[in-house]
Amino acid sequence: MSSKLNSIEPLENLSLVDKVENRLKEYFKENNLKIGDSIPKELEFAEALGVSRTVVREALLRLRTIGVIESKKRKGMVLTQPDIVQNFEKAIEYNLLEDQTLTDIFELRLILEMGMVDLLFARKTDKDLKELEDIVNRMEKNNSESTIFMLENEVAFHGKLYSMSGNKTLQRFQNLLLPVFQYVHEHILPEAKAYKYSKKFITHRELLNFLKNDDIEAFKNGLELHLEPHFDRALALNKVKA
Amino acid sequence: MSSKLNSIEPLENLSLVDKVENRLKEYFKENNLKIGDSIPKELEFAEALGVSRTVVREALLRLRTIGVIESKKRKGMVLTQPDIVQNFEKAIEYNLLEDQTLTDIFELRLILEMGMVDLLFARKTDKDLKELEDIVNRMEKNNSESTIFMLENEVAFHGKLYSMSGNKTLQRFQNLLLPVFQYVHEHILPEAKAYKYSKKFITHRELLNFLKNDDIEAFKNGLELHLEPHFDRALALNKVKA
DNA sequence: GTAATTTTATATGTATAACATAATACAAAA
DNA sequence: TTTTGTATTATGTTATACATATAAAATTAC
Repeated sequence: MSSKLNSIEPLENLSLVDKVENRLKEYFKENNLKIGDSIPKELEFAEALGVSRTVVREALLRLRTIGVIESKKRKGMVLTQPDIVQNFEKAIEYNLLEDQTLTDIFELRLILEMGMVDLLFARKTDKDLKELEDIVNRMEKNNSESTIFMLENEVAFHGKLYSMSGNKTLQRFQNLLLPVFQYVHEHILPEAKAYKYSKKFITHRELLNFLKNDDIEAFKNGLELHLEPHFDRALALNKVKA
Repeated sequence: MSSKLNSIEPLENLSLVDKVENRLKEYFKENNLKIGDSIPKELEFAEALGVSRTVVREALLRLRTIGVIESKKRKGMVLTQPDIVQNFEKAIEYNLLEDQTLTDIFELRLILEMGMVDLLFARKTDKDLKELEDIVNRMEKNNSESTIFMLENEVAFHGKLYSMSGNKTLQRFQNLLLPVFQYVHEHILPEAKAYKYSKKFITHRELLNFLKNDDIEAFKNGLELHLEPHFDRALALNKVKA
């Protein structure tokens, strides 16, 4: 390669659809459009931008895919609140994530659970505690039942914790992460047969009691012990790779 | 409304593109396609499915938008690893999220930071600590400088914590959440002038020392105090609404 | 015979035109 | 007034043609 090519940059290689998409984004900003506002029709955009309807349509289709607009026949297109979690979900659905990303998500769920405790304690209500107690009661009753029931209750317990945190986005996020968590648990991480707890296994009942007694420190420590085998497996994988 | 309409259900109202998209998803599953595999061309799908190329193209465009496939002229389309965080990002870019979702995201960042501590301590290296120390030194030096520098260093410090956790997805996720966090901090949450710490303000230097001394309990408590004003504001908003 | 170059074939990208479909508004009928 | 029919309209779908980039084959240069 000849010299003196430092100052030269590759000219942008955007498709027409790319350009139109950017232009649309600008348009939204310039006009300060909000949720519920409707936008010009495909043909009007096409004319104004001097491109074919096809291109405008493809650009708009992208926006529809990420949930920024919705279209209805005869009515036209309307700005909508994008569902950030849904996009996440769609990408995951296709089973194309690398193992590293999957284990990252596995850890992410553990992180969320450990991190939400402060919100949980700030927002829990008596009603919540009552419902959580019902779940724990069921769990103890079904103790000797099939593992399917156990898993179901496990999910119910931890899911309830998330819902108690009062953060809808967190809750949806964790719902999404859950299947990935299960998958990684069963297929990717090294087997954890007869895990030996470093101190003592903390039961769901005990966690519940910490919540009822408003003992946040005990709860945090208890949750950490409760999740210890998961953390341990995630970190073990880390060592194998190193 | 007349009676006896209980047992009747609305028949599915999927567009052709919807159907084709579902069919494509099946196709990927059936053939157990993996990242890097190429798929038939638009016209072949169109013929096989008995629809126009346009419809197939729109369905494929959706997949491209969520990052499941990539297309190249002459070569065709190839399955790719979708970037789950990028989709998140795109949705956020359009500034169409409701206040509730934004504050949820604000909290989410606090949750992540509190929750990642275990990973942080499990994976931190001496090199990391050295780099973090450099950041803290700079912060103390620039203490009286403009708030812009302060913010920059603040971001650098906490960003470094995330990178030390060794979870790339978490890291990218937090990078994405950061601007939202800033925005909510400045525009949505009630003002926190001269916040009064319940106990004692924990400096970045102190957090660093806890890390160096491998004192996880002190770090957790310290971080909680360090983030206290943020938590407080998030929860204050909660009370206003109630 | 290998490397550099040109040509060719091809799948996606874009344009145009026409018709189908569903939702809305409005008129007509009951 | 309520229901039913009808016209309108913006998106949904089809068909066809051409543009463009590029991988692969063919050619030339050495």
